[in-house]
Amino acid sequence: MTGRSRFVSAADVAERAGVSRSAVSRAYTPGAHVSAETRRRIYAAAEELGYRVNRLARSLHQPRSDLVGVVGANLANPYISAQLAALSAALQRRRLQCLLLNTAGSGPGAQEDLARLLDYRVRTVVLLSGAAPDALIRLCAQNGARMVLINRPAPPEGAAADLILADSAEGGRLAAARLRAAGCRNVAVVISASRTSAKLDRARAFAEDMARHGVPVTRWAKGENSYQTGVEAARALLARPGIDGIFGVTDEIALGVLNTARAEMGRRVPDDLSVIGFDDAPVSAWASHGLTTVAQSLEALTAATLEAIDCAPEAPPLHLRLPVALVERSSVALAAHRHDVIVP
Amino acid sequence: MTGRSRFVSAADVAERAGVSRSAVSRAYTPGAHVSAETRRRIYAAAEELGYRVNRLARSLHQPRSDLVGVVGANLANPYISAQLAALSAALQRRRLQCLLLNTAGSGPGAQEDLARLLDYRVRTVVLLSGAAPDALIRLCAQNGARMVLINRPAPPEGAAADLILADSAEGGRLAAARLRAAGCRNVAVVISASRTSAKLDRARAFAEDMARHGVPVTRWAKGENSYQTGVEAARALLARPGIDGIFGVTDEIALGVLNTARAEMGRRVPDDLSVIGFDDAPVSAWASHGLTTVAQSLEALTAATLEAIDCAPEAPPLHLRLPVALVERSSVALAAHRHDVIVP
DNA sequence: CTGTTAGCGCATTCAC
DNA sequence: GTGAATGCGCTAACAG
Repeated sequence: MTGRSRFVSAADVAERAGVSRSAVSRAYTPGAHVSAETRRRIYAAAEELGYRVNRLARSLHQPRSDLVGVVGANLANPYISAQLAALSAALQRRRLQCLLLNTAGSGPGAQEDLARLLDYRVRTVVLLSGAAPDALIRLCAQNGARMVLINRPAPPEGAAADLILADSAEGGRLAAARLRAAGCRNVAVVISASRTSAKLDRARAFAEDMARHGVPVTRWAKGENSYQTGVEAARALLARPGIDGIFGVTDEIALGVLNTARAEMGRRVPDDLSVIGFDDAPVSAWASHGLTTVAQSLEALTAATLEAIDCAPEAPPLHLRLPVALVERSSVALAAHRHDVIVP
Repeated sequence: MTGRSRFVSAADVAERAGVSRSAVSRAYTPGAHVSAETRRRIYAAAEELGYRVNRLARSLHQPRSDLVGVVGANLANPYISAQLAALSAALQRRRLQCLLLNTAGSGPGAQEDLARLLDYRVRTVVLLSGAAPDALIRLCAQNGARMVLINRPAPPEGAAADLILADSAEGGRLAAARLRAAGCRNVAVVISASRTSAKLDRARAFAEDMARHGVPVTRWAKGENSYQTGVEAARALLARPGIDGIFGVTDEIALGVLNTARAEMGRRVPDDLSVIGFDDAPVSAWASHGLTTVAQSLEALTAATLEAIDCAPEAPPLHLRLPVALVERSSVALAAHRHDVIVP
């Protein structure tokens, strides 16, 4: 069709419509002036040829692109996938494009893969999983891209990145208080092995709060952030009697615990064991689970992310702390009755 | 830093390293020859400045880009998210970038949003949800991009698109046979309202096979492809006794049915009611569900998609039919005993 | 092996 | 309002 290239270009359209290339360019530039007749002929020619403005070429002129890099690892995780669904839909509404990077597929070269996002001149890099090495944050700054960290640990120091954090400490305390109210006297917290991120904060706040009230806490920290980790934790922790409450730092983990406790370890939940999670993933509300959990609002998270994305490149970093709330369902005992404890 | 632009360019690096721009370009081009010393100085300068090759500009020269457009609507759906996770990881391994489009966020302008993917000169458009209007398929062809349809209806005719289909008919028959083996004599199939896609084929094959064996089938086709649709179907279908087997054309739907049957409608599954799904989403294997289902292999699906992506633009369209297999779990009764039926 | 030149597709001056 | 010329950042074909 075009002769010289696979793609149809503005020159092709110009020739077809009998106008100059500049006219074509103007016809697709919002602020430009073209006569109605010229525009009509250009659009007609474009339609026939299947012409589309090449945004790759266009972006060479613009100070920043419409590309937003989104980085995740556990894309099949119920909460992460809900996050991604909400974020990508919101980006779509703003006419921003989402360049998705799944670091689970990148092996040891993850750092390099992350950097490669910048090759596409993304205006922002949003991190849903993993950590942000300061080298990468510096790279972003040098290339005029903002970096948004969602429930990630704060960067080393001085490194400028937007921070969006659900209130992990408050969430950990809420979970602890709720289990105590249920009369639990010997609890466990299940974390994955990941040493980064908000998950540690949730666990720490939980443990501290329990310690302050004299309740012993067993820590289980192996595996990745997955359902399977919850399964294995439950098998180990419930092998013998004792534990009467478990906090999974993630709904997915907590659901692994919950299901294994019931199906394999012969526990009645919440009668013998109370289980509580963190996230409020859609699946936690299903009748098969009824997981009591600490909710972080997806809407608030998405709105905050968009706010960060809208920031000018040189604007000072944003630090947003999002509130959390306890969602009561049926995986935690209603009140203390098995131990004759007075709820504070 | 650079003076003229936000981004650091090859010219900046060249100046800093005391070489020409071409040398910089060559240092980053796989097949090119640069002396070790020159390369070292260039890399050093690039490191200091935070230089990265601008792939947007680079792609102006290349016949096709490294961008693959991936289109989905229900990104939070358990199976779709698993699909996306597998696909994006695989793309990552191939050094291909994933441009994600969530059509759920685009409202009525979905068609235009889809077309906008081509503005980025994606080499391939992969459709996970929704339909492919022939106008769009034509547009792809005109722009040298292939279109890959996964479990989508075949395009009108002559329109060239790669088709990757799990064997819906076989799956529907497997589900029917399994329910009959369980002794079901009055069954229902739950479809969403979507008139497109493989879901209809699954339901049709199921219904035909049942009809052939004289088993009446109730059709329930409202709502979208979601858990909630399964919930509402179960409420309606199980309001009075009669139905003893339900086929959900999607695991998510089937799980809505399963959970509602148990928790709200007082049915014991599989004793009073057998439930079977389609997909084999990870969550279906959880102990809380134990959903018997028709599995389409994620690995096979991903491999097939990559095969299509690897095709040259002018290669003839691919038509791949992927086998399905029944995965036995605990949501379907073991054998016919309630009705004294001989299993064929 | 290196630097110079041209051109990718586009937006944006500048004349007319 | 329109067309010709320039430059965005890069690669490739050219000469040295």
